[in-house]
Amino acid sequence: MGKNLIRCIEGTRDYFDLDGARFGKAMKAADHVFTAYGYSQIHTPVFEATELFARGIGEATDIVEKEMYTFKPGSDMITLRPEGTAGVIRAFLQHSMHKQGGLNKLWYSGPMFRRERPQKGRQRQFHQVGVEAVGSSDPLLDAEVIAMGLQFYAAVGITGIRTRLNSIGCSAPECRAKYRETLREAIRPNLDKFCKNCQNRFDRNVLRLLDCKNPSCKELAANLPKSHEHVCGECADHFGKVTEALDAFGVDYVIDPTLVRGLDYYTKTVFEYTHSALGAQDAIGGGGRYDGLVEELGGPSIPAVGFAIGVERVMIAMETLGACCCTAPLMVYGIAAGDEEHKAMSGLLARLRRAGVSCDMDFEGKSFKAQMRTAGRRGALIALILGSNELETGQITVKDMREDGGQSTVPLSQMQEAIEALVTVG
RNA sequence: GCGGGAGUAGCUCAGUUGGUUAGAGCGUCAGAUUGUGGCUCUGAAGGUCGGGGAUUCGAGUUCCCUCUCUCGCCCCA
Repeated sequence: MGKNLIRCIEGTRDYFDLDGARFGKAMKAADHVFTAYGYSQIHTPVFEATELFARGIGEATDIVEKEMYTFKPGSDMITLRPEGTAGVIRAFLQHSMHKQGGLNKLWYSGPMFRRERPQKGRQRQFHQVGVEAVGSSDPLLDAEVIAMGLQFYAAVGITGIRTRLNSIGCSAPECRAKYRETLREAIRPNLDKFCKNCQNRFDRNVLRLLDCKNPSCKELAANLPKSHEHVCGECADHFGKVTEALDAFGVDYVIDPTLVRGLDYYTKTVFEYTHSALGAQDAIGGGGRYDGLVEELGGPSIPAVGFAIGVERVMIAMETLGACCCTAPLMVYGIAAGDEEHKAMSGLLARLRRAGVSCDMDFEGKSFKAQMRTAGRRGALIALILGSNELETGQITVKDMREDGGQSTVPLSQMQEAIEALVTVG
């Protein structure tokens, strides 16, 4: 450590052992759950034209203003994706997916990059699994997406997720724009009572005053007009249908008028999943409807809903809940008494592996005893012992490594049966 | 970008008011009868005390700088 070793970049991490297993479990759960809802997988590039994010996420957002990794290797401006939705929609349009059929359900996973100060649950390279359902404005779809996210958390063993829900309206003049005005009017008399930050945001982005974490601002915000009660008739109707569907699904949620979210593209439904294990950043996933994004990126007007889940935050919750998985156990460890046996053993293991039995052996020239010890430490269910006795008579010793297991020496032709007998019984 | 805390063996940490060859537990490796693990015992390896500079006869210990980690602010996953 004292040497001039090269370390990973600030805010990035290596995952191995239990972390590797947790990460893998999250990926498997995503595949399993999202597939069950009819989503297919999409992988888009990690970098895209800078303009895509500027237009998609919004020029005035923190992400675009100060958190993007942007490069100019040649004449093009490219940036490492800070979120997944923009890239998916870009791909959707580039391949004219909307012309091939109605609703497209896509899910993705992969690294995202944001140049923020690292802290608990926040890194500069982090991972998300996310879904985008493009091509329907059905409120039932919003509800399905929300329920699916909860099913994902359940699949990785996370309990205690809190779902917050709100509607922030649409781009119609009598909807969000009008709500903004009523909000400003309600705030104006008391503006000096809000924190500095909020006063600055009053003109630029009033909605942000709603989710300020400053306690006194929070108190003031509680009495302000609520967005889901001031959106236009269509949005109000949509929101009502979403909550109705969630109730029918038996989904537990809270309507939170202060839920705003930081990306510009959201319309109507917004939601966030939070968990108490996470510390200051308690959002473990979030999403909403974005009916204007496809058009904003140069396509036709196509509605969509989606969410993104932070894999690292999922891993933190898994760890604190003890929902972690153990690494898969090794079934067989091969122990060889000498050079000839060592060679023969590698052939035997190759056969077993083709039959789907996980096995390993020593490659460091360890003593017989040390090989036994390794077999025990590795948690192998069975030790296969091959010494000169066995080699001469064409046999193999199969030893049950569990507490009071025995061992038996059988002809090589019966090795597999002997192993299977122990594994299936156990 | 701005604050608080921390950096001593692979891991978790001790290290007294600055004083000889920097310690423990766990882990690793090797032994304890010839080919049998887990328990026990014995031994070994492994640290320019994050890096650089300053003060001092002498610094893991004091001071400054820097890097990184960590927790917050901001914002988000």
